[in-house]
Amino acid sequence: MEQIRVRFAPSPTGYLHIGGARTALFNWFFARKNNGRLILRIEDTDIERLKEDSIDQILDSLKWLGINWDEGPEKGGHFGPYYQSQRQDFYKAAAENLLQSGKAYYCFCSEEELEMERERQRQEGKLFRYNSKCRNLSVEEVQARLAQGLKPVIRIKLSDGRQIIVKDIIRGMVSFNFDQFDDFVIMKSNGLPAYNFACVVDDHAMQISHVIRAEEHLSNTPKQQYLFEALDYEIPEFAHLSMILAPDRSKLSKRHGATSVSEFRDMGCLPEALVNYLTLLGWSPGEGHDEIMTPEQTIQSFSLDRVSRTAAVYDIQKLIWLNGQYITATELEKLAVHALPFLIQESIVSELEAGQNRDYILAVIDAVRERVRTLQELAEACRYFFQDITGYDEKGKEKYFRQENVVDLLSQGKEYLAAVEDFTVENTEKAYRELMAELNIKGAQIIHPTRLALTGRTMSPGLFDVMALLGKKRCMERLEKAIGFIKTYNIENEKA
RNA sequence: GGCCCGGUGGUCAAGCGGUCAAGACACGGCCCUUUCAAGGCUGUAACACGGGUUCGAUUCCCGUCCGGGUCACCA
Repeated sequence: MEQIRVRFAPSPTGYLHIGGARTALFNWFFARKNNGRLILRIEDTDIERLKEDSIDQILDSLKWLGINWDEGPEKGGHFGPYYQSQRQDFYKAAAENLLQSGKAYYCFCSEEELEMERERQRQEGKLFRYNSKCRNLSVEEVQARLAQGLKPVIRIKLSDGRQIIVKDIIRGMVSFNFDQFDDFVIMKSNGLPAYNFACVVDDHAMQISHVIRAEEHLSNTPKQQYLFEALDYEIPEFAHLSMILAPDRSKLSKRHGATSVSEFRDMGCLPEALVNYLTLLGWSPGEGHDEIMTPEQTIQSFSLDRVSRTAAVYDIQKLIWLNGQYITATELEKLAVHALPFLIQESIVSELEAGQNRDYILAVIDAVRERVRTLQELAEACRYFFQDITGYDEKGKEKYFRQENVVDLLSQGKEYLAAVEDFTVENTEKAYRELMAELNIKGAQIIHPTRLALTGRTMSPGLFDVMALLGKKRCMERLEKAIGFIKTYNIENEKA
């Protein structure tokens, strides 16, 4: 096999799922690692289940994750079209070929007939298998029914008692016995190909060397392999990735919270973090390697034989932790690009401000980033740098605003700060330290109430970073406001 | 139910006949500290079960149990 060619073949019936994303990722890693090509093919042969903007959504998610394909939608390529709905000629030709050589046949059985047969077999306690009734229709009979306008399906003729051995890179040799299969449909009565058939025809036409896909397809593989043989195509290598399961080990679904790439994005995940997390779910860099990896690093060390065979339960906690790591480590400008939409959406900054007040925004983000784990949290942590404080943390009030001399403390703090000309981190800290020495108190005694006064919260970046960022004017105002608040607050408390 | 794949701490996951059975997340403790994070140190916690094979099995084989997948004119 000269050139490595892999494909990711989503069906546009919804958004991109994390399972699908991981499959796409592994294909991409494998292609890049081996100087191969990643083909994106859209499997849109089920007209009933198509969803309008699903393709765009999937493409967006893929792009957001940083996965770039070499051939496919928006890219083109020599093996197109890349939408199965536009590849009718390929399927027709292949089906015709099978019909000619007697390996496939027209079947006119109606849904109703099939249903009756299914019921009959069920009565006998058997599993339904098509009875191959139309296998031996004569040419005349076929012509006659076609002439009547009947729309047949085309079925592949399966040879009995055969055994097929699928060679899987991840699972080894897997053998299947054919008596469990029946003459399955390769062309539907609406003229469109059935999945297994379209897949084989396209994988061959697109010269796919390795089929890397989810484990749910393993049971389909013998059928496909049979078709490859019937069509006299070379059989590609297979690698079936284990599934990603929900925390209760059941199949992942909406009721398990976020499952689509776009949901993780909206939650405030950084694409690199999601990619890193998904990579670790089913693949490991091996002993002694850091788990935090850029896609480039993963590509360098990626190989299919380190892919796990065990189904993985996804654990959002680790993703969130990883995300926090990325938020602190990502280059500031780049982080801001991802964070800005959250600030805007939360009405913390306006779009206009986002453009004009860039340096300040960057400085604020830099100050809060270390203690947040999602971009949503980051936006929330930025709020009081842009908006007035509307209230004070409940527990904080009890703890810090009820100290007996707190009004005095804050007033003096305010005075000392008032004397600071250049309102920097160093100078504000110096002023406060002097006051502490003067009063002979511990830092915490004045720092906590000040923090609450300035931010409304009990947690924030270092207090003097907050001061410098807020600026003298706002610090003065907030301190004043807090002093006023505390007075009435304590009076009320005494009454109570 | 038939067939297929799988089963190492709560989760991810090293391991590939001989290890005190790594590491990460989560959890507990301690340190640091101006809160919260981060960071450092540290602790609790695992080879599903039963038979073999072997001097020796987490590792190889068989069975049981459990989980998942698949059995469509869905992909």
